[in-house]
Amino acid sequence: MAGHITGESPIQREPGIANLMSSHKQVLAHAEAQCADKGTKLTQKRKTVLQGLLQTQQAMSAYELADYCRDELGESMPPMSVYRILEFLEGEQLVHKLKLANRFVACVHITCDHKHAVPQFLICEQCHRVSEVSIKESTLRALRNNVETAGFKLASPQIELNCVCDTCAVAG
Amino acid sequence: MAGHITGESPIQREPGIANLMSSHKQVLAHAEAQCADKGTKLTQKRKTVLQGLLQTQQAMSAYELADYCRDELGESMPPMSVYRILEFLEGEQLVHKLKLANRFVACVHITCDHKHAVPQFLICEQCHRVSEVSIKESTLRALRNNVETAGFKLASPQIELNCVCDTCAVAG
DNA sequence: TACATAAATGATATGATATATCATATTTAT
DNA sequence: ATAAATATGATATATCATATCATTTATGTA
Ligand SMILES: [Zn+2]
Ligand SMILES: [Zn+2]
Ligand SMILES: [Zn+2]
Ligand SMILES: [Zn+2]
Repeated sequence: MAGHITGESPIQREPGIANLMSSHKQVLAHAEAQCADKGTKLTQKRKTVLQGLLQTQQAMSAYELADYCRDELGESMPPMSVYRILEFLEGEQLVHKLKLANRFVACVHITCDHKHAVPQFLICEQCHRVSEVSIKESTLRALRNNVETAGFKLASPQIELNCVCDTCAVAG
Repeated sequence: MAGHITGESPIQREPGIANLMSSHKQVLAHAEAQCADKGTKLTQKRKTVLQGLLQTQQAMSAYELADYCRDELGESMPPMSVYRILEFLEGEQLVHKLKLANRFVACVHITCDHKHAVPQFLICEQCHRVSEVSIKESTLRALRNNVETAGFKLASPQIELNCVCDTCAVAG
């Protein structure tokens, strides 16, 4: 197998690649500082994995990320290490796991100061582009109501929605 | 391995087991008639798989269902057949696939006449009990708004929420 | 520095969910 | 009776994930 990334979900590179790169540097620096504050360490490997997610701008599987880090970022990266590292990054809220897609994305709020709100993820079924938005309080409350009426409690208020992004909608 | 069903998610049997069985018969009959109307066939195997989902009252993986059909319903059932049959049953809206849990449930509306509404699934992380409820139009509209503002379109308005059921909440 | 300890990473095995493909059996139509 | 379509069986393989033990690297203390 040539790689885990198929023709159907190409890794997108936006035009202003140089700008993106430097913006990623800032995000990584912020993430590193954030870890230092908490007494954890954003090691080289961890930084590379996060960088992979930032650069691809897509929801990536652990195996896809392993390939990407090796092939594009020149850092040997066994899949099992990627899983461990993603677990760490999730704990630091630098990365989110999308259960609907069995994939991972970089948090869009890394450089923000505000507390992380309840995230809502819009996942393009076709290209795995992801938009991380915040649920309106009123909407969340309505959902919570539904849930408790049915005799359940929300375990994780993270909501993930199967979508098609506008680009893919136009193309397909 | 002894089976796919672990101690943590035992198959629940409610007290009025005889009543449930007869009610399942009715559901199966209704499902069969519904298929006949559409020119499809609810074969013996398909009926058995659906029966398994009705009896266990839980979200089941294809492999768990294969075991259950063989061990409890006396119908040899290779996992690959289960996948095919589940795909058929999904198409008939007799079964829903929960992507969040990688499991399948029987639709609760099989005996209803009304058109199937947008389903919302509350999934107990601990015991896999599932409640299929309907989203309020206003809530759905609010979500849709969020989605389209972000440049996405809802591909499937099915919403699945990670929950804990009251029984497990009390126990745990 | 030298050593002990803890943290991070590497490597291997295995489990769990899912798809693809071809063979066989059953049903339906002619 | 035969052909075609449908349903099922069987095998291989892809994909996502966890468990475990070995090795390396970083950190703290004598
Ligand atoms: Zn985030
Ligand atoms: Zn897309
Ligand atoms: Zn339903
Ligand atoms: Zn429960």
